[in-house]
Amino acid sequence: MPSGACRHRPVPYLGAALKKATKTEIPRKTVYRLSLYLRCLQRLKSNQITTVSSEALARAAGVKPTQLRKDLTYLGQFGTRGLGYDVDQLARMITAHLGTNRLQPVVLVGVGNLGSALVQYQGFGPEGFEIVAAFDQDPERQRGGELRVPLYPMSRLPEITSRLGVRMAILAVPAAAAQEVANALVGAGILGILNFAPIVPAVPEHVALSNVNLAIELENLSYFLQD
Amino acid sequence: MPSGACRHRPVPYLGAALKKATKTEIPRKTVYRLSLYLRCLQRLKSNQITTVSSEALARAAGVKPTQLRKDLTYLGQFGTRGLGYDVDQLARMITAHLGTNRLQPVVLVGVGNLGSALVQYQGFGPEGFEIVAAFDQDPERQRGGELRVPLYPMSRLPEITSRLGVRMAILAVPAAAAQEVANALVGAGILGILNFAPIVPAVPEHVALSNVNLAIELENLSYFLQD
DNA sequence: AAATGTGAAGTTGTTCACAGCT
DNA sequence: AGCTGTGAACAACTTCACATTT
Repeated sequence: MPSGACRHRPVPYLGAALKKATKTEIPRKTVYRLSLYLRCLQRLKSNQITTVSSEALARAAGVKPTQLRKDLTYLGQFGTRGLGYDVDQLARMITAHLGTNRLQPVVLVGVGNLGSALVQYQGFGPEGFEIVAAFDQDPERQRGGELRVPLYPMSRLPEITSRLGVRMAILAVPAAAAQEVANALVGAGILGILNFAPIVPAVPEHVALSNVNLAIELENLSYFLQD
Repeated sequence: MPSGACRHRPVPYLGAALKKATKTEIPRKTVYRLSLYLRCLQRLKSNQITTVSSEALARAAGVKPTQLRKDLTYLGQFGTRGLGYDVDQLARMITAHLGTNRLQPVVLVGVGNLGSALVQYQGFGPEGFEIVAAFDQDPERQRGGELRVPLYPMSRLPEITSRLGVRMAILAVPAAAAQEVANALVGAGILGILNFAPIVPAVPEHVALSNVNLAIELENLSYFLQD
């Protein structure tokens, strides 16, 4: 859900996605949860906890123990029966599979309220991502404080993303501009877009798209309230 | 997910959830997509378009036509074969089922960077939600501009939520405070929490929880980039 | 005893293929 | 002809039950 919500592009069923099927494809949802486990492991590590059971880790991540264990089998076997998992080893194993050792540079487009907050947000620095540049239609517009990163006009998008080797972008523009900006991102060679605009932009097959729509998250939540 | 993230609480399989099974339960994911369709319909309406085919609407929502049609069957039949759907009628039908006619009041806790941006964000006003109050540990802290809504200290949470009949909350505090604040929300009678903190707080069975985790969304996206 | 690992069973979600209106 | 509606087939995902290891 969001993450929410939010959701992914429709994927063809037994898609060409599995191309060569090298390392027994990890299910999509498992990949998502692995990130979650990793985050919990990091907290455990910083609390000097070295060993954890599937039950404890599952509770921290908000999933069931059997699901956690099933998820981990896609990476191999690291647990010690009767004991649990080595926190540090498991964290390294997940990191290796998710491929987030290398720090991924990200650009953000649309420096309004939400965009500014996202730039300021320290949440993903430690997780291997860094917003390295921001773009806006009107870079001169007055904003609250100092931005952490250089702010450029849209026209410089292709030049700068290619120079910095950026492959992912955060889209935080109003609905009316979203499709146009998405096109510009694709044109600049961006391969993954995290979209906060309240419409779903159309993008070509080869571009990954995740949508986070706050209104939909709330609406969805309200549906599941029990009266 | 939500894109966020984000995601939902683990639900027991053939759960007590279906209690009385009154109106042939709508699948969870369908509920989510209905919100999406609704948004697209509203755009069509504001463009004076009165009729739409499943194919066109599906493309706008980023899903496949068959899925859209299947989703709509849970609400009944409104299409005209050979023609398509009446935009206005379909929008009203979805709204009726999602139950977002009534304007839902929402509170926000944690008025930092992200929290301020969310309060300012106009995105969900038109969709039937309204942030009616904000809470923060330190309400005196200096913030960029004027907030749109009254800002209270945490201690007044129970009083104000019960007075305004608030059932949903947005949680935008740092990880370290998230569990404690979640407890306070539950104690104040909140039934649905949209969580932006980078940990998953534990909440009792009867409280609905949606998580939006920006770092996880990015990580997930990066996994699905093709190299 | 305490925990992991996993095949099999069960559940949910998606797509197909085509029947049925207009 | 064109488009919706839907049972049935298919695929993905989750949980169970229990064998297995420490």
